[in-house]
Amino acid sequence: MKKITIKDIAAKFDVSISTVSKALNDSYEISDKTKEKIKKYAKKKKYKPNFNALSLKNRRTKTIGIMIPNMLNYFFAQVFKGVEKTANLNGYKVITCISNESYQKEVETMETLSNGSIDGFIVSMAEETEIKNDFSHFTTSIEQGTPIVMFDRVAKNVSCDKVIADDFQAAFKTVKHLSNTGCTNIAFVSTISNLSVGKERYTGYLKGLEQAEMPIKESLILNIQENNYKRFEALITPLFENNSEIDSVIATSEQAAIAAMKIAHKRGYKIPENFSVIGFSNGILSRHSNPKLTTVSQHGEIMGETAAQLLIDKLDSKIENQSSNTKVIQTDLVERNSTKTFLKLTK
Amino acid sequence: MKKITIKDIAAKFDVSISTVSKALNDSYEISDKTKEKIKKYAKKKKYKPNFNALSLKNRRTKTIGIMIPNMLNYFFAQVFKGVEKTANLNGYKVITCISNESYQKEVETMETLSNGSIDGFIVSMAEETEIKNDFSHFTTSIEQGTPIVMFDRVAKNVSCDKVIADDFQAAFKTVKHLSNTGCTNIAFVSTISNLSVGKERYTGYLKGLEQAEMPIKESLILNIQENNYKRFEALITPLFENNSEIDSVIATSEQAAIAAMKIAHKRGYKIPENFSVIGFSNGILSRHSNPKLTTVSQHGEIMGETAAQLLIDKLDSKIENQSSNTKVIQTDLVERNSTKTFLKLTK
DNA sequence: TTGAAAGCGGTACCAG
DNA sequence: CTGGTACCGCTTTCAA
Repeated sequence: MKKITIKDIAAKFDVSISTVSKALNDSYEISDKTKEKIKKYAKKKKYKPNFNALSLKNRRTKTIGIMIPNMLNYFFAQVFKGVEKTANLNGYKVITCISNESYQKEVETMETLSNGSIDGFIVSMAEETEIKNDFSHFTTSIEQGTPIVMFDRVAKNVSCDKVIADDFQAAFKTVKHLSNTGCTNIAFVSTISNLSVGKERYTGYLKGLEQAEMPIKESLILNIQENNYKRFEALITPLFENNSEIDSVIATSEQAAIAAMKIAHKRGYKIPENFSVIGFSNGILSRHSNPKLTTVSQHGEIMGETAAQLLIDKLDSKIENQSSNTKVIQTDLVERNSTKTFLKLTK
Repeated sequence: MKKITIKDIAAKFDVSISTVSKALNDSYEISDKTKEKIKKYAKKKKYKPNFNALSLKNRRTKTIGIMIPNMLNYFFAQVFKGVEKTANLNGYKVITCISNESYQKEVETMETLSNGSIDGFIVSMAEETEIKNDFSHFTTSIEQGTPIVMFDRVAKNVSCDKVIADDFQAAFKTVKHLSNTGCTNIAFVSTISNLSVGKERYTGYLKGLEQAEMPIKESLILNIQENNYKRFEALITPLFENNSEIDSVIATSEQAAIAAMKIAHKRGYKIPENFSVIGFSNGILSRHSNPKLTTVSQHGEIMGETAAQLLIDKLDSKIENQSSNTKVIQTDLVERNSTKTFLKLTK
């Protein structure tokens, strides 16, 4: 049973293709009798209007392209889930591309897809792109009429819709929580110091120290440039060796946080009794580590849903909407067992 | 700078569209001079042939649809990575859909995409589909001329290309390894007893016991029907309570394996000194658990690459190829710290 | 109530 | 070497 076209149906009933088209679209121009028999037959034969013909005609594909740095990263997988869900609810398909943190792959992929394959993009920049600071592929796309929504790793100077977490605020709150629970020597370990989100978190940390009236100690701040998680323990260990007073760590990734926990454990600290750890990105590791890790949840799935909705609203609205929205998704501190609980005094 | 069409170029140089088309495709029929100026202009204006027009004309989209149960599952994310990579290398795009283990979503999505959106499918069945045992959406797709490659969770009776792991053999080998390292009371915890891969692993386990001349003890076999990992510890605990002699666990998922480790730990066992654990699916948890988990690697990325290659080969070959291939990807036991090492005697 | 024809953006055959 | 035209599958306007 091969796929059937409108032409086949027309031949079957010896009518014109326009009659069939109208009948299937329930046009008032066609008699009920004709409509009925045509629809019935179409259903029986599982007729579906050809996607490419429709897209060509309508000049829109009802498809969005999503470009993310790495699908093995739980946060991005969550965002993807949100995007896919919202897209589907709105009748959109999703073409997925992984940049693998490569600028070139990102550029090439966007060019390939900018041939009418998709109506708009959802993008989180590759690390390389952010470092290279070259965003012309984004602006070009927008100029050519293909809208973009950026999330998480966004480019400040590109004028488009954006969805971000309140990274500054989140980091600020982690310091506050640690300070509230009695920590006084809070280390900050960043694996993403060259990304803007990393910088936001760093300044949030500094602001938190200030607020808590704690001095900034350079020796408590560590930027890891490597991506190999196997090296994390080795790289973080000096933080402990050089700071006998260290009593807590805020890490920008789960993996780094867990490495810190292991080191603390080895060095005889008790978590959370006399050592606390908070990680960013509420992923799968945090829920299974021992003790379970207190984390900052960025609500990846909601970010994805929001980004998709933003894009679809723009695509579906007839009016040319030039305004650029930035939505900030609130983060939450998910308290587990790597931090002490802070009992707020109820009035 | 809006997108440009062949027509615009033709107007610019006052030639016909066929001339432009031929020039851009480097036809021998066109003079070098004309070719050059047209190509140059096209490049300058970033001309790209419209995707939908091409697809309509060629009756192929160079797009494959991948349908997986859950992107938050590390194994599936790995497979996806392999598919995306291989697809791109071969000039294919990937439309990604998540079934969320739902039969209905799987069916609906496949129907939606079977309108010329994609040239072929790569599928791992939803759990519901496997239980329901209704595969008509797959066979229909194949009959209609849209080929399918299934991976991991495949349907035996659907005749199509398949990529699977040697689950039976893998489970068999885990028992052997545990037996070699001195374990004598090996428990088997399955979270997927109603999936065919789960059954394969179970029979592999039984065969392993037989080979090692160990009795099958019902009390050492546990099937977990829930998906909520938070309940795993509670559900697995009886295994320990009812078997004072238990000295090792083989679990069909990382999460279950880690739950087992935690229980063993709580009950005073030393891993791996007097208790061993092996998990299936070499994911991110195994590498960060404490101790690190010995696992069976299914090489998800390779499975993805293989599946994509199989599909693309079929799509790109002109000849109608009806044969069905099944590729078995060898698994590996990745020894980490939750099992003792077995020193093979070197002759 | 139905049908013819143009057009979406290309390719390719055939004519000149 | 260049141009006209049919066609891919569908929608839509206009005419009958």
